[in-house]
Amino acid sequence: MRRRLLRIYHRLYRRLGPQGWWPGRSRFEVIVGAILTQNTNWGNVEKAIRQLRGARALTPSAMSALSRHRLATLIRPAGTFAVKTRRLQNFLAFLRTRYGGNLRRMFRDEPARLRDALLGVSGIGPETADSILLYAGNMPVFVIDAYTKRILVRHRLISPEAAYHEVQALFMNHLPQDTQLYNEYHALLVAVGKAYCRSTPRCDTCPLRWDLEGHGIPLPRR
DNA sequence: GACCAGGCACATC
DNA sequence: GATGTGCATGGT
Repeated sequence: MRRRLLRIYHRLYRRLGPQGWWPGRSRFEVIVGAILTQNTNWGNVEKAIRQLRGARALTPSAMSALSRHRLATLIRPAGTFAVKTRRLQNFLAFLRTRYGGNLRRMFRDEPARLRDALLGVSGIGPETADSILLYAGNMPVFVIDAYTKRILVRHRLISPEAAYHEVQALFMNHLPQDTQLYNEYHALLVAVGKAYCRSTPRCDTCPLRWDLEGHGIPLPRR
């Protein structure tokens, strides 16, 4: 499995090159982006982030000083803005009470402890928590998203019913604990998903060259 | 005008 | 515990 996962990775990397994730100028901006991108096109998130930057609101203290209405107005282009305003403020309150508002202190915490803590924040689920750990905290945690899962299902590496932690374990149990590898691998999977996985069941131009009829690996038995 | 996007919480059964 | 639904904008 390790060889297979690494082969997929190298194939993607050769074809698509380094993805430069996460596109953000600071750790806080990465965290904000991780919350804003929930079920949302990245282009819309960029608009919201630009507005936040224009308002000089891209630090925990500056954002904390904004009224709910003001914050909502700034992030509006990212969609579901009422929900996301609450989620951002939930995170800020969490950062303040648990780590004195200090991101450096937060990331000094153990990855597993921090993950549990983040999952306790309303609005931060597994993918958002892991994105924060990996892309803002440089911690070796593999992020699973809809593209990743879809691609693995197509390759018959997991069953369609596999839970988040099972998909994550597939990567983390078979690959070295390497932050840079996890960073690039997930970004490449999203890139290939966006570019090649629209709606067709097979895609001959895909760098992965999957073939549902051909060389599929049997689904794991449940 | 439908459909989708780098999810998540909550209601209901 | 599984399944369904609201959230809301902007691009295709």
